[in-house]
Amino acid sequence: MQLATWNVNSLAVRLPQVLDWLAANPVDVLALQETKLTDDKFPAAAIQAAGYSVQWFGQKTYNGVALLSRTPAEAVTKNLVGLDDVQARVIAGTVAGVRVIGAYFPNGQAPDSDKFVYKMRWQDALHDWVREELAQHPQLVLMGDFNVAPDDRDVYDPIGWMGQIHCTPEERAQFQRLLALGLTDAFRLFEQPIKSWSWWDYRNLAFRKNQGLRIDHILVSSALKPRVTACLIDKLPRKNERPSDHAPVVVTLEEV
DNA sequence: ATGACTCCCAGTGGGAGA
Repeated sequence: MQLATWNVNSLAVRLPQVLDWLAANPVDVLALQETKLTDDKFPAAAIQAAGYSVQWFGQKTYNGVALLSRTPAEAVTKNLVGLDDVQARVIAGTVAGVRVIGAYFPNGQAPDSDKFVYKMRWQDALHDWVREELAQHPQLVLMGDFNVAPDDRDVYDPIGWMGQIHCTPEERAQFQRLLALGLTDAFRLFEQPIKSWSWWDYRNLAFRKNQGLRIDHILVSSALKPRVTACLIDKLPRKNERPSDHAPVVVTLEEV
């Protein structure tokens, strides 16, 4: 079983690339972030024609998430329980016995901004909700755009980014709190190339210079951890014409 | 370096993203 996450930065623009990627990478589950589409505009028919069942939850201009799966997701929920939030950032469903949560964490903008306060509140609510979900679903995957670089090795310039958004001690502590629920960063279960990023700024030739951050993650529960056989970032779509600024992350689970 | 690019809604600019 393979699961993937990809921040597509507008599904209206990126739909052809998503379909191309799925044709080449027929994963069982794909979580999308930043669809930026209201629900009435979601391209469900094109995705279904590609052989995927799909659930979606969006809004205009910002945010928006979707969950694609080979077999229909069950018990689908949208947004965080326990947080009164107008922003469409979370979608969850059960696929082949695995509880899958796709999440688009708030950016936070700057550590001294109101948006950072929101980011912290949002992560508090996510933490508490994931704890409840784990109690009900021991086999759980939490994946998406976390907007957090967990460690200095996840940052191309750790000195320059020190204390900046995505790299503050507060954000990193929130990431560790999620791990403390019994989740594991699947990417770090394996030896990985140094300078592995999942996002590169559109500006300043950042991709060509491989200046990026690893902020898209797949966390697996302790019950699933023994089944993880691989986790990788697929840089190929970042080389496309009009790419998303993020690359997909893929995890492979051994069949039981 | 308060930049750079891309997307969106708007409307010939500006906010947000990261």
